[in-house]
Amino acid sequence: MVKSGGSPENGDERRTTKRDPESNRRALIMATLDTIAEIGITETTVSKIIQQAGLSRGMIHLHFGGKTQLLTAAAKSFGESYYEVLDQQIKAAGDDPEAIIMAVIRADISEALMNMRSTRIWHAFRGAANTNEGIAVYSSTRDKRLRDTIHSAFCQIAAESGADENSTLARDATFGLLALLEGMWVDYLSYGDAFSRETAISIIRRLIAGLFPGRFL
Amino acid sequence: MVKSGGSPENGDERRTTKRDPESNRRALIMATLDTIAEIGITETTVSKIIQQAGLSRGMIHLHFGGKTQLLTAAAKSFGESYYEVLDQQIKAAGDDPEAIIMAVIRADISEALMNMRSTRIWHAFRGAANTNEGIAVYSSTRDKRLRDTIHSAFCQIAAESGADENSTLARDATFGLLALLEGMWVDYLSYGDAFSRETAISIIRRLIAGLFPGRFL
DNA sequence: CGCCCTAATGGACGCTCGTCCATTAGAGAT
DNA sequence: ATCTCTAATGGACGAGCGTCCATTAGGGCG
Repeated sequence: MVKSGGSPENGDERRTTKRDPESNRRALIMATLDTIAEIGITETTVSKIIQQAGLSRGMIHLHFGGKTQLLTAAAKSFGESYYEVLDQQIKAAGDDPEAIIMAVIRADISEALMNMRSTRIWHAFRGAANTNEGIAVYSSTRDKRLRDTIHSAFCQIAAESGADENSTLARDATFGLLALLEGMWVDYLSYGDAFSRETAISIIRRLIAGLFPGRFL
Repeated sequence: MVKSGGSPENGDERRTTKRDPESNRRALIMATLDTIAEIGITETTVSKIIQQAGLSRGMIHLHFGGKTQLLTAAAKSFGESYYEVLDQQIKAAGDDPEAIIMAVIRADISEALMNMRSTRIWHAFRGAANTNEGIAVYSSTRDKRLRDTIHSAFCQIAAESGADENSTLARDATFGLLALLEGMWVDYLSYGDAFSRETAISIIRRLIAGLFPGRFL
């Protein structure tokens, strides 16, 4: 085995030599997600993961205690990555509620979040969530936090529009939008190349627009 | 092992004695689906399936040639069962396009089709479809046929409403509705008891109504 | 009643799974 | 240079996997 860098290093990331538990931990998680995306969670074995990571067999037990805990950690990491991108896009959208909703839609449909790797991993975890308690916790990707963000944005729009029954309108818009986004992920997974992001966004926008006359046009 | 019935039998279902390949085939498929629903596809092994079916080990190889082909047959059977119920409800709806659309929605959200067993199995197959070619063929439950049925109904409604750009309207309604239904299945799987069928139907109806002024009210 | 075809059985097989641990090796402290 | 602590290694292990086949048993027919 050859050392790669070796210099005293410039300052921040000084881990090019060998010993690096943290980096190996991350490498194992990434290898797990890559393997799941490639061959499915059923075929994802310890041997395949360590082969993908280029690390040794005992590493999984050393860093995670076992395969189950590694899968849980991978599910957690996957969920966090999703929210990292989404939160960034929401923040960039500013305060306008309509802009926030559109930012969520565009981000969720974007290549960065909705791609073959992600949709395969997401479906694999969803399927496994019935059995694996640890995965279940982290696999509700679009969870309460996103639901709240969307709901409060719709509440604001509903109030501005001066609707009577604000609560039902905002609630329906929230559930409807989340269901539409979930459905689009399934569509993407099923049809891949034939799936058009622009069409998907325009369909979602059109359906939401139907609830708020004069908005989302 | 004790024979159950034993009488010369009245006529139709005369298979209570012992030898009955067809019934065993079906029993294996049902046991496979039940096992997947109960413990997930990852944990579904030959041993678990034959235990669930109360049959002998060699049966799977005898009737299907192997576990993979059994899973494929189970996926096929699952898809057929879905369509059996759906087609029946569509037929009962008559010729009115709006009634057909509502029948599809109500059927898809009904206990008969959307229940814990079905949603778990469906997600398990979806996750496995990446790897298993055989499953992939049958796992697109809401496939071309349903898409066409819905599309032609929406086309008719759009024409009656005298919309200009009929093609885009019907297309958007079709994709939107299918995405909404997919999304509701995911919602049901995630929230189970807290999921309200009535609310789901009313949300879908409301969103679709937004596309067709004066309809779906 | 015996014949014979085939459904049905369940144990044995080779293999791969996840886990674990005795050992090796890296790097900071002395 | 040596010590020491811990990250890292990879082979060994028993358990459980899916497959297969020699054997048993059911039931229609001559």
